[in-house]
Amino acid sequence: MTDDTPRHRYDARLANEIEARWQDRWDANHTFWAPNPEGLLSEGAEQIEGREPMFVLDMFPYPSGAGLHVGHPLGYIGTDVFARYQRMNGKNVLHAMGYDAFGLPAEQYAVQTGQHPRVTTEANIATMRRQLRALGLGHDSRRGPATTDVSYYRWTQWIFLQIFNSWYDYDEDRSRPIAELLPLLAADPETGWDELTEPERRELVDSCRLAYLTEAPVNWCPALGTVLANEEVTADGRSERGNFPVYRRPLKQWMLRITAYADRLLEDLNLLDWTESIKIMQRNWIGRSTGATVDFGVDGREELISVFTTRPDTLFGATYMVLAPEHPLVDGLVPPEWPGADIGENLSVIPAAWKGIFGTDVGPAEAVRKYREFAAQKSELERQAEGKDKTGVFTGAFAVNPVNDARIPIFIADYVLMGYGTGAIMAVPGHDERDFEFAREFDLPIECVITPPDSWLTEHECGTDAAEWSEAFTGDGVAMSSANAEISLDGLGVTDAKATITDWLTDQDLGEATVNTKLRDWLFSRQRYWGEPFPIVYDELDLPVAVPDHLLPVTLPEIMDFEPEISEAGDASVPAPPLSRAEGWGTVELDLGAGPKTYRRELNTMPQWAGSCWYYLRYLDPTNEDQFVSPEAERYWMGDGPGGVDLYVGGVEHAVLHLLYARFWHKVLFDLGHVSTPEPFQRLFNQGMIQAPAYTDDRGIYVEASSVVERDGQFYAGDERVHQEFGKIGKSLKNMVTPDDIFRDYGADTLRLYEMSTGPLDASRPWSERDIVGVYRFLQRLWRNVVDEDTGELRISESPASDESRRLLHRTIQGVRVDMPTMGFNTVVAKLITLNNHLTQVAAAGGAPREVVEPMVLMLAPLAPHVAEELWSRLGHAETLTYEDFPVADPAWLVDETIEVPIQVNGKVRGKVVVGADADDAAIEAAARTEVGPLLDGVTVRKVIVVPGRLINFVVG
RNA sequence: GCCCGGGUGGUGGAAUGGCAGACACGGUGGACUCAAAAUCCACUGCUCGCAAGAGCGUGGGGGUUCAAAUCCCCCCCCGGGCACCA
Repeated sequence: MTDDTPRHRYDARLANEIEARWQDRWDANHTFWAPNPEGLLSEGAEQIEGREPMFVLDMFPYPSGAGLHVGHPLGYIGTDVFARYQRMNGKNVLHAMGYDAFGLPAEQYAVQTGQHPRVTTEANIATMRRQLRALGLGHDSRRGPATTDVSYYRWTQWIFLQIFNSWYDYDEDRSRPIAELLPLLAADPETGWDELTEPERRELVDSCRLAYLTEAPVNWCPALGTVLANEEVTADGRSERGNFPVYRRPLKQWMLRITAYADRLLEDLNLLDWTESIKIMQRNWIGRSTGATVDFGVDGREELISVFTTRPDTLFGATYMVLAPEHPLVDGLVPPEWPGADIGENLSVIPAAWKGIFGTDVGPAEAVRKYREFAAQKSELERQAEGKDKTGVFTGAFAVNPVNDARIPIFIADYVLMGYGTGAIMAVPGHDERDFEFAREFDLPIECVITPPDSWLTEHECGTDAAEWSEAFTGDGVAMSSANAEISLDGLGVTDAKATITDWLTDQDLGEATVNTKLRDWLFSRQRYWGEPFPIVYDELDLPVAVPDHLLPVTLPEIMDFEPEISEAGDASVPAPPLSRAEGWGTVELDLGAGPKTYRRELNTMPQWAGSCWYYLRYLDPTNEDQFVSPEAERYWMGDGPGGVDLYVGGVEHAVLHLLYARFWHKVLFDLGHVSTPEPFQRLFNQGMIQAPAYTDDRGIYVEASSVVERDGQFYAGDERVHQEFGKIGKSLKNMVTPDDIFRDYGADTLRLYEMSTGPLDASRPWSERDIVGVYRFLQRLWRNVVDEDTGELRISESPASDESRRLLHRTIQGVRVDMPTMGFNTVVAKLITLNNHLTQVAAAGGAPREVVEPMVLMLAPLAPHVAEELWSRLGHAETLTYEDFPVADPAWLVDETIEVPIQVNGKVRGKVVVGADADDAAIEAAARTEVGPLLDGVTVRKVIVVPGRLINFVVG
């Protein structure tokens, strides 16, 4: 900056001055306080008379140590523009920002820096608050709790207790208070209630709760010292956070019964205004499939083995059965010796391969034991690496197919998972790829019971003898070879055959129609320090007891040694949670109705997702000490549609984690009457990611991006040539760009405008600092059109605008009003620049007319609020423009007097003609013929197509 | 392997059946200036051409239509999700 820069030029210095001033003024005047209609936070409620409530929400951030980078605010700016636009359209807009401050990210940062998580968390929140304030986001500052606030997590604990004290009534398809279950259990003859001891009764009740303790194989991450939910483990068996290996091991843990809600979580997606891709991801995660369970007998024994299949129509083609290695019935099945012959038409001796891969001289019990050991020791990663190679071992036992009494061998194999269905399958190798591969590996018979279409048979050069097939036929076809004395499927299509056989199985009491989901219950405990303590204690029977509401919160004890207990990969010892080290905290004397007794506290903590499951509800009534949210505030803001939040913006990475968990909690709260809508988020919008250039040297090591210079299209760090790529902004790629740098060089309004202008909000885009000057110049030109750079005086014209200016203005208003609600902010910016470019011409010729300047400033306000406020103020308005009416287009100025019509010949543009806007088809054709006359000479015009107002096309032959 | 999303100038992108490339960056030329910066003006998809103009052009190939970036079929490439879920 040199001395001769005009004093009143809109540069970074002036922008910063304006921005700080308006941010202070907004704070002082409570400009963005959104009043509740009554109760707490209802100050100013008289002003919202006649204004509709609108709730605009961002996925709240983790307060990370590094502060914000320029990628973070993309969505926050988007919601702010939307919210400000809605305020100018008369809505009472609630927009606020809290902090998701418990959990692994905050804790890992604390562990790394050796500071207490509360210290680092509070410092990080302070940094982020400062950065967000500097962006000029119009948040209601009273409504931004951190999940770590005791006054907040008190209610997280309260909601957990609501879940704990509920059960799912499958008849009514909703959750109900556990108190309503007791009389039902007592009256149910099957429970044998009268004979049960008190502890037995409690265990029965506990097993029905939505939050329950169970010992099950869980995802154990030794490097993080904690268990993880299925959703937190990546496909290759690693922790989503930190990318550490995860192992399966049995541990007693808290689970939440999200599976009870599977159907409603699936069904209610249809009510929501979400992108189809997110809905599909949730549907896939829930993984609902319909089919049947079928009970198979075991040869020579009493017990039945249930299998789940989605293809009951292929039941006649089952040639063997497979149980998961962990299946509880396996031990009872295994005979002392391998069976003799009689194991199938073609087999008189058991093939060696059936006895497993550990030698043929062992008995079945030993072969099974070795295989189970082999399967259990495989990590998730190894299972992935082995892909589809099928392994397994024969148990020595045979099942009996209920439809044809076929005696089929029972295997165990790790391609059957204990956690899905019944943990057992009937194998139909003719019509299932996996079963086909296994059958080929173990020389098991393959039969065709669904006739493939001729095209398939031709393509595979085979007939209906499945023994000669090269792969299973899994498509639709007509059933064959599927009949017994009572029932025949032959000739039926797949759908009919499924229905027929399912009905028959049901009648015979051999099976029933069944629905299965991939979704598992939510593993809800963590062996970590930085989370909400469970409001649970254990009594002398070691059974869980809820801490009563009036004793909440159960505060997290301040301890110095908060690090998780990291263990070796193979270590099977039960990890001691950090809270076990809190002196004097683990046991507590309470009077829970039976007199003072000593109780042992639950030492695990809740996962990070707990706090983020309901924060949007706390925004509505953040200071309420008696309720998590008052019913009045909840009804006012969440409304009575299917979902409450009018617009929810966040990253796609939460598609199945946060969004599924939050929907689940919301539905529980809905069932219990605490919220009024079945869904939390009506409209969901996923913003894209900003990627910044990163540079690697020849060894592939990242070099600090800020040190790289470009010369002749090549990139250099010092003298060394480096390679450019684009990736996620952050420390790991050494390409950090902070908003503070951009504020300093251009101002917050320029950053806002830049991020909104570079593409559609849902698209990822590269960060390109070079391009920022485009929108910076736009603001400078607009400023110059209104304010004299040398004197600071207004230089606008008070004369009426020209017709041309008016037409452009109203077309712009019209276009902006179309783009704003759909978050098309990039085209809004383009339209405003176009209008301003016009104003620049007009200004040079005698001043930009106030008539155009004022609406221009109002339209800019949602995007660049500080400079808009400043200009609005200089134009003579005393009040903030936050609640000014957004300009409305006058239809009279949307029609032109004349229009230019392109003339096509055979679809190619050959000329243009200007006609009156009201010209009819004949007039346009006449004018067009005159214009392109020579081109039509000597050819036959076969057809003339006139699209009114758009174009004319001559079809010649 | 299955399921989504995407592929348009040197760059970010606009146009969702009707003038491809709005707007911006970058580039070229000019004005202003002692000079530079800033600002303002003009040009800027590719090829041929002095020009007028012509041809080509939205990943590739085919189709529907008076007219296709846009709709349909096949293929290629990039990004994301799921992955032995019976």
